[in-house]
Amino acid sequence: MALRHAVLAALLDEELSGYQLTKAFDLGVANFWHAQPQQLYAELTRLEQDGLVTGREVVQDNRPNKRLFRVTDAGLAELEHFTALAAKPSFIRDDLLVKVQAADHVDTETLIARLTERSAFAQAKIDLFGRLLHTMRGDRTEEEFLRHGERIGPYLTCLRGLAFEHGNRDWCERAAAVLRERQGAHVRN
Amino acid sequence: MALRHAVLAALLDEELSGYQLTKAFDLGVANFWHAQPQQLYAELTRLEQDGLVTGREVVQDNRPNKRLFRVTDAGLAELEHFTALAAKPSFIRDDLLVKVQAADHVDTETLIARLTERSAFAQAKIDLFGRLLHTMRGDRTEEEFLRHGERIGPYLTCLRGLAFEHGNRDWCERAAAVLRERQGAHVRN
DNA sequence: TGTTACATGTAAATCGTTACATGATTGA
DNA sequence: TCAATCATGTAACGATTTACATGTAACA
Repeated sequence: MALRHAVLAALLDEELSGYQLTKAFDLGVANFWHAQPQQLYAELTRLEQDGLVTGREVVQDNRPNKRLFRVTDAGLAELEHFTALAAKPSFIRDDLLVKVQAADHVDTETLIARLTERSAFAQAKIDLFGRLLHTMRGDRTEEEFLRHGERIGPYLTCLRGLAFEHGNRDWCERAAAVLRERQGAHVRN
Repeated sequence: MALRHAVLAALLDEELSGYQLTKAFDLGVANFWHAQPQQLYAELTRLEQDGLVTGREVVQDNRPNKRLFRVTDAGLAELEHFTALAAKPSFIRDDLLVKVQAADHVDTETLIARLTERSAFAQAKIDLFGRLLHTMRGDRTEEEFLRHGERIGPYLTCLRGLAFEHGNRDWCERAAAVLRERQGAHVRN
């Protein structure tokens, strides 16, 4: 049950509503956890029942009212406890890799199309993460920020997300290139 | 429902029993999908019911009898169809990243311990994947193998797994180094 | 004699995705 | 007026994990 800890970790920096959390989980938080809005609303309810977060109603004029949540001391203690446990290894589960595993048995054109799509997706995330990192460190260099910054957790996780997407993009390009070359060679023979 | 396609892809090269599949999903196949033995046995049963694989009983003297499965033509067509669909983006869901996200709020020593554990785990997989790749390409160079090898799908997915674990190891080392340096600076102040 | 590997499952619980549902406001 | 954004859910289904269950044979 790590979704609850992901939510707690995401709420450490600021009070957020369920809706804002879903936005966060679409952007930066997606570097370390991914979840649907429905999961987040449900988890917030449970976390509040368990006293790990507290919500306060914020009345708004123009927009629907919302509830902002922040982590309680009990929530912080729960995170501390969670950190002390051995982390489970993180496994890859990727549709695209399944398709590439079958590369020699399925249509090459189709596979190259999938790789190209994924590569573009990865590039978009690379750009996004680059901007996020820049926002976090301001005009400091990365070294300087990591040495003396006040809040480096989100920066470090974003670095992992960036490296992951670099890995995705580079691998997609390489695999597509290999398939294209083999296709060419086959046609010429 | 991509587990079924992962199983089909894993069975492309050789007839395997459920037990052998669980071993494969512990090793190479874990580069593109991860699953528990219970899932695999259940999925094999469903796949056979749906006619996508066929099993044959192999009577053994010393060991319990086993059933070896291979992909049928219908199974191959299903894989082809699956490949034509847009691949879902693959998201990270990682305990360890949740812990690092909370870095500035939890105990640093503990976090460094988790990062060190993960780094060692990643290194072990790097070694394993290096050996697997070498086995697949034999005495050919990688370039040569990828150009003319007869079965490159598993090689390409293993390359992705290798890059992923390199990313894991390098990031863990970096994050641990950053935390250690900040800890040292704090103690001296 | 005890542990590991071989071999295959069932059942319960938890987690995650997809579909459905509602309603206001802002901006094009 | 139509789409997008804000705001929050319920219900059904599918996927995954964990616990329980069984038995033989090889090896140290």
